[in-house]
This record gives sequence, C-alpha cells and structure tokens, in this order.
Amino acid sequence: MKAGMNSEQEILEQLKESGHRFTGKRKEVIDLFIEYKDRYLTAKDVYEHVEKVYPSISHDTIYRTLALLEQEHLIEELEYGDEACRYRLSCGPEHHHHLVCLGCGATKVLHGCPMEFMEIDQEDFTVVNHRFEIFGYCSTCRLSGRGQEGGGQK
Amino acid sequence: MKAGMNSEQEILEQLKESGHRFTGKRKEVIDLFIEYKDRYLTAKDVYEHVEKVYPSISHDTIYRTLALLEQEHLIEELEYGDEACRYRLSCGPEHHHHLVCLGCGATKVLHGCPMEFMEIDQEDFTVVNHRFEIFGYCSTCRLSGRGQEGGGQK
DNA sequence: CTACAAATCGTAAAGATTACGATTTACCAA
DNA sequence: TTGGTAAATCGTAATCTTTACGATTTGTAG
Repeated sequence: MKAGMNSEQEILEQLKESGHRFTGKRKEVIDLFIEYKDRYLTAKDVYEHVEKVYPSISHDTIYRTLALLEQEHLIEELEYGDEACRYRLSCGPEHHHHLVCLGCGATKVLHGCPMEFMEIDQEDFTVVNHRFEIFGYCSTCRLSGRGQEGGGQK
Repeated sequence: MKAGMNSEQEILEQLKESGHRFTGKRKEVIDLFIEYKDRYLTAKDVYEHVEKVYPSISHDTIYRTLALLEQEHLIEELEYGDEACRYRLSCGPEHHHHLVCLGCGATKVLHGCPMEFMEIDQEDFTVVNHRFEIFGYCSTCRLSGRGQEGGGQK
C-alpha cells in the first residue's frame, strides 16, 4: 500500500487494480472506515452501518469484504480481548503499534517497536510475528467517566 | 501468589484458604496444568483430559474452574489469535511476557517489559494494561517441519 | 447489448462460551 | 458418625461471532 492512501477514490482504485469490483456495499464499508479514520470498529458496527442503506445485506458479505480489505492491506485487524475482532483503516506501510482506547476504540500510533529491544536466539526459537498493544482510556472517555468502571479488558 | 507455588498440594491449599472446595474435578484440571507446566492449553484440552476420569463432566464446570483458577492467579490466560483462549500454569508474581510456540503451545519467559521503553503522557491517555507476545516455532517444532506451513497466526 | 465470473443473498452450520434450574457433593459442626 | 447447608456440578440449551454454500443477482469487459 502507498502511504496516504485514505480516500474512497484511492481505495476503490486499488481494489480495481487488484482485480476486484466496485460495488455499493463495498463503498459503504469503506466510507464508514474513512469516517472513523482513527478508530477500531467491529464487524457488527460495519454490518449495522451498511444495513441502513442495504437492509438485506448478508453477514457473509460483511465478513468477506473485511477479509478482502485486510488482504489488500487497506484495513488492519486487532484481536480485542474476548470480544469480537476490530478493524480500522490502515495507517501506513511502516511497521507500528497502537494505543487503544477501551471506551471508544480510538487509537494513537506508537513510535518504536519493542522487538528492537528484544534479543532472541533464532537458533532456539524462530520468530514469526509479535503482538503489542497498550490499552487504556483517552482523555475524552476519562473525562466522561467511562474509564472509571474497571474496563472490559482483563 | 507466592513464588514457586506449583505443586498440586500447594495449589489446593491456596484454593482452600480462599474459601473454595477441593473436588476431584479440580484436582484433574490442576494436575493437567502441572503436567504441561510451560505450555498453553485450550479449554478443550482440559475438557478432554478431565473427561477421561469423569466422563460426564460439564462444559460449565470446566469454564468455571478455569475462571476460578485465573481469578486466584494460579493460571494465566492468553488470547490466541482467532482460535480459542489458552491457559497455562502461572509462572510467578513478577510481571513478564512470553515467547509462544505456534506448533505446540510451549512457552519461554521473556526478560524485560517493553513498557519500560514507552513514554506515554498519562494526561493524554490513561494506561490500564498492555499486551505483548512473540509468536513463532520452538526448535522441536521447527525440526519436525511444523514451522514450514506459514503458521496459524495472522 | 451480452455473457460470464464475481459478488451477494438467505439460511443455516460450526465452534467457543455462558446460562440456569435441578441435583449432587464437600465440609463444617454437632 | 451424621446431618445440614452452601458450593459445585450436571444436562441441556441459548448466545454470539464467524463461516459455509447453493441459488441468484450484478458489475464489467468485449
């Protein structure tokens, strides 16, 4: 993915280039991610948004669309505790991690990756990937009292 | 939890102290975790083990037992990608992270926590917790060819 | 405009986890 | 040793997320 690819136009362009079609349902999904640019959304959020325009939208379509967008690196997935997975608009080709707000799903990019500081003997253990996220409450949610109930994350 | 609390005797003792009963089913669960001391196990693994001794064991019992043991900090939980959660015997009171083998669930303790290197403005974002794991293949799984198929973790 | 493959629908299955009333059991006290 | 009581467990089914699939619709190249 090219940096700065975040308009509906550019995203649909990229889908086309990789041999996929431009459909109204995909447009709705993409528009929602653009509207909540820095935020993680659940499949349910996406379903409910598209449902407003296409009342007969199928779950199958939502999940396949999410899989397609992730495969094209247009959105990023996050395993969100024991709740459902969440997705957000991809924020660039460079490797990064996030601060994630447990109240509203808003995110901030973290600079630096902890793997730089880890020394692992690759003879002993072949690293495939890693996971790093910091959870908490953004100032908006903290001030609105949403950060006082202990949080949903174990 | 006290350090080195890893015998069946000690664990049952601690359960008793916190007002819980010593049952044959709990003993089976604890024995399994002790047998696979450094390894993550799924609820299904636990269910199938206990089932051998108590063929009519209920799912409810397994999940409540796991929740109890986790609440008492006797086991640790890990969200394992889009698969089921996994649990392992707690390895001590001090904060730590793990290397996790995608082939067999074996783990190694990592020294040092990435949060030491992260500078976060607590005015801006109130940190509640964080998550850090490194996934890959241990030497045993790599040699047996289990690490060549691309791995199950996205 | 036509044809074909991609995309979607509608419905249901799969798998993990939780819920709950009824029953059994561990354990304290007599 | 024996009850009594609350905890633990059973059996069964619901819930929730995600996936599957044959039938149908639709985008798009030619």
